[in-house]
Amino acid sequence: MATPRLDRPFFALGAATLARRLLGCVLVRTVGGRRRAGVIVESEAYLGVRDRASHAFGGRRTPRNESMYARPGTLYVYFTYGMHFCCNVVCAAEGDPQAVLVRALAPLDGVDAMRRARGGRDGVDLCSGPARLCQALGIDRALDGEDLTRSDRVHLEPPPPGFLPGPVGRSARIGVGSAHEWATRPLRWFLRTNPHVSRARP
DNA sequence: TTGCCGATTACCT
DNA sequence: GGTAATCGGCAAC
Repeated sequence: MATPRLDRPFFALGAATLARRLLGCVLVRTVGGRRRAGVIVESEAYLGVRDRASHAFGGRRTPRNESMYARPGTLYVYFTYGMHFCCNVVCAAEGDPQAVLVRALAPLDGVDAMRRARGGRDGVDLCSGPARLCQALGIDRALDGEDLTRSDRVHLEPPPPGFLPGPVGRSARIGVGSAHEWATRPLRWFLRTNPHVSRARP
């Protein structure tokens, strides 16, 4: 029986809708035949050309953010602060650069490998933050542009059977700066009772 | 070509 | 709570 995975139509949604629907889904990275996976417990929507906080604001298109313009279901990985990677799920329609930032995971499979990748850190320090989860899963520039619906290196799966998400919280996005109205819009979603969410609920 | 600062994290006081 | 680490994109000179 084939591994279930989220397919193209699932990703052909606006970023706000997809950000909410990705909560509880499982991000899976396969490294050397071994599976590392975690349940998405926190996400943020970036609405594309009209969103001042988006890398694609105003239609900006460069080699860095080219993946945002690809088909829905593409992985967009960017490098920031000179040392960190963050990963996004591209959505909406091809050419409309909307994406969902994956901000935190509850570790599920391959925890030992994640611990090693994170320099021995464990528990809530393993995957609670966009750069932390990329380090734990081994996601970097080499996976930018990967097709999540076909890749044998990274994909997404529906929530595990029996998974109980609990109440969903919403807030402003984190780290986007406060100079404009887009900074205060509630485009972050998280599972309220999950300890792996990246910071205290505002 | 220079300079500023970022969708962050870890470590210090 | 404050800030250094460390690179690349982009606006301004």
